[in-house]
Amino acid sequence: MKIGDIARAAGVTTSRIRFYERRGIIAPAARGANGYRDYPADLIAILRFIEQAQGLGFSLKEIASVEVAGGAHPISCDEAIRLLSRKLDSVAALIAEAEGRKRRIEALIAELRERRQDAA
Amino acid sequence: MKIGDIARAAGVTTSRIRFYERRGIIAPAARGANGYRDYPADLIAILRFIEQAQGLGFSLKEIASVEVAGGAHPISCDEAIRLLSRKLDSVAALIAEAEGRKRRIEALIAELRERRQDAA
DNA sequence: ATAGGCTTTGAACCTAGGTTGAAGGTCAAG
DNA sequence: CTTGACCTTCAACCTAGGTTCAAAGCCTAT
Repeated sequence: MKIGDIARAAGVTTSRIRFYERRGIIAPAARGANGYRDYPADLIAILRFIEQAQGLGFSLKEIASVEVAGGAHPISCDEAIRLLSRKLDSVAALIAEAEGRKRRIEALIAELRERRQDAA
Repeated sequence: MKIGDIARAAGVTTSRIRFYERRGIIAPAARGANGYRDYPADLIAILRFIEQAQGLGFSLKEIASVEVAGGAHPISCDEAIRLLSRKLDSVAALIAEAEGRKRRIEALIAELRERRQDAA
């Protein structure tokens, strides 16, 4: 499949696919006689996987390391659980931090409301 | 006060102060005969305010707009409440999104654990 | 044969919030 | 008068994840 076909099928831009290839997130494509990239249809699923992983909070660097590991031998179930657990921790930390901010903002608003009451 | 004095007092780098000036987050400094920046001590409090606001999740752009408004007439209590409320909403949205990610990750982990059980 | 739609490459641009470095001017102490 | 600690400017660099552009080549239909 040509890059445009893959892009349409996966719902991503062609420039993004080339970008992924440059960055080593996906394997370099085979080339036709005219120099055009020629991708296996499997790439569509891989691109969807990347989007999913991004949606869970994985960076392209993290995704790339899994993909590279997948090149030699696919990632084990245990390994996947380990990666997901670590990400779970970092997401939990993010939530905790955001909740701290939320509480501080709420406290400030309450304080300002009171001050407004005092002035009235 | 010279830029280094301000920087030490506020706990920021001098390059950061110059950067803020370039970006219009703080007012351009008066200059001494030698060309050195000469800041009023008030800047220390302003720099601390900026750090606080950043800690609450405000971007420099947002902070700048408040500061600019503060140049003409200081921000009103009502206005502050309005800005904080909007930020509260966006922080709440961030938390909701992160919690969604957290749940999806947890679901995936559970699924993988089960699959591992089946294999055993 | 030519128009339009695809592809190629490389390089520059974008946001955010700075940091780092080079090349030079200034000031106070010893 | 020299050393060291300041200060000045401008410009480039950094992460992250791409997008956009320019100049060129290729392919298919009319």
